[in-house]
Parts: sequence; C-alpha cells; structure tokens
Amino acid sequence: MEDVLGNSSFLANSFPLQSIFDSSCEGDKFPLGFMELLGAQDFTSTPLFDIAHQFPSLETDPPMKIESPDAFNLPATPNTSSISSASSDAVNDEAVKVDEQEEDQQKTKKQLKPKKINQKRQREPRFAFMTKSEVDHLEDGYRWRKYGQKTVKNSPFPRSYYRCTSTSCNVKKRVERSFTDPSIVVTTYEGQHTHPSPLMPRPSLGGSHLNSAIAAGAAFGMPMQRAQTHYYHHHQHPFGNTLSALGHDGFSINAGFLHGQSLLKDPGLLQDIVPSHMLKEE
DNA sequence: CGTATTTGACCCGCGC
DNA sequence: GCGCGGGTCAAATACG
Repeated sequence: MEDVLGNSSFLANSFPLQSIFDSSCEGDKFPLGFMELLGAQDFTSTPLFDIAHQFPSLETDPPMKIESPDAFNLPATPNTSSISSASSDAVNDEAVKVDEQEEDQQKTKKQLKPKKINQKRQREPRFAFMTKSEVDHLEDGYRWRKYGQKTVKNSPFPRSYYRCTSTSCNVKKRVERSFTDPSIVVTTYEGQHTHPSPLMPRPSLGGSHLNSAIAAGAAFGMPMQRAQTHYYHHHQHPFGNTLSALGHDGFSINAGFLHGQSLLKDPGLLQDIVPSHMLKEE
C-alpha cells in the first residue's frame, strides 16, 4: 500500500478507539472507557494512576485525536501502522491498597477465589494498540507466553492472551484482529513491566531513530515489528517527570522500570517517538 | 529435557 | 436464577 500515512486517519475514522474499549471492557460498564480503565495498581510505587484520576472528563472530549506519524519519526516499514490509546479503571485508592497484598495471594491461587472486594475487577493500566500488520504477534522486545485463546463475539478472529515470561512481571496482553478490518491487529497491554526489555538491553546505543524508537517502544511494551506506531491522545499531557508519562485521555505510561534511563533523560531520544508537545506539555 | 503452545474446563461478572 | 461472554488455569502436546 502506498497510503501508509493515510492509514492513520483511516484507522481513526473507521475504527474509533472507543469501540475497542467498548468491546474490551467485557461486561463492565465503562461509559467513559479510558479513565475508568485506568488502574490504580502501583507496581513501582509511582502513583501515576492517581494523576489520571484527576482527569475525569473524557466524555465531553472527542474520543480520540490521532498524532501525525511524522511526530514520531518512525522509519518503520510501510507495511504496518498502528495507533494506540490507553485505558484503565478508576478504583478507590484505599480499596486497592488494602487489596493489594490480599490480591497478591489470591493471584497465586489463581482466580478460584473472588479477588475483588467490592470494586471492579481490573485495575491495571491498559494500553491498546491498533496495528496494521499481517502478523498477529508483534515483536515488542519482551517475551510472551501464550496462556489462552478465546473466540470473540462478533468476530471471526480469536483473541489470544499472553503473559510476560518474566517471573516477577505479571504484565499481560491480549491480541486480536479487528473484525472490521482483518489487517488491523489490536493489542491490549495490561500492567507494567517491572523489568527492562530482555531483548533490548541498550536503548541508546545506535542513536538512530529506529533504535530509540524500538527501545522506547519496547520499554512501553509497544509492538515494534515492522509497525508504525501511532499514539492516540488528547490535547494535554501531564508529563510531569521523566518517570511517568501520562496522557489524560488515559494514555499512561509508567516508565519507572526503565533501566535505559538515558532514553528518558534525553528528550531528543524521546522525541524520536513521542510528540514534542507530549513531552513538555502541561 | 526444558520451554512454549494448544485447548477444554472452569470461574466470574453481568444482563435478562 | 440462568445463560452468556470474557478471562484464566492446567494438562496434554509440540517443538527446539
């Protein structure tokens, strides 16, 4: 296809991210989508989800705004392109706090027991990426182990469930194809990696756009494989410090686990993949 | 032999 | 209460 860049707008128009979350929210009623889904789990003790809490108004905002691909400078192959957004559910901090340890135990005992006290179940931050790709499983720098697959209602394509193979990292992701456009792969990440990417040990080595993009993408758990990653976000981004990136539309990234800190320290590198206004905007 | 994938069963939440 | 759909587990299997 030659309309690679055009794909972004195409995706935005024909496949509003909201619909993704609408369908990925299971039975839960998340009229707002992203903010509700903003989880309150703090793997790294970075309370960025609290920050997300401060932006309750999403319904009044337009569903999404797509970022110009140029802003990312991704030299990815024109084969694929992806857009992204994030979500998480909003829960009571207290409930989470109290729940965390208990939940940890319950987690080990799997879900045989009720893990939620009186709140919605999922509380981990979630990022959804729509990637125009022919391969289902995009390489994002982490190793994933498939633990399940389910058929998706209203879709001929199954949804696959992956879990990060790192023992201390319980990041999960779902991969499914859009039934409206089979060439689009929707990848939803849940949770945050507590470790650097095993496949991308030195992000700032090459200094090329690709390298930094991949490094950052890997850090964020974004699909990299021949994919052009576009981020959906709203106008403002409380990008307070380098440890947490967060768009108030729910695009939240906890980069606390990032060991390749040089990447975050150097705005230039980040600029390679993150829109400039996203870095400094407040 | 160790690791990853497959796949049926099970559990849970939600809507009716 | 029941059925449905989503999410996860774990035994079996495949693969290196």
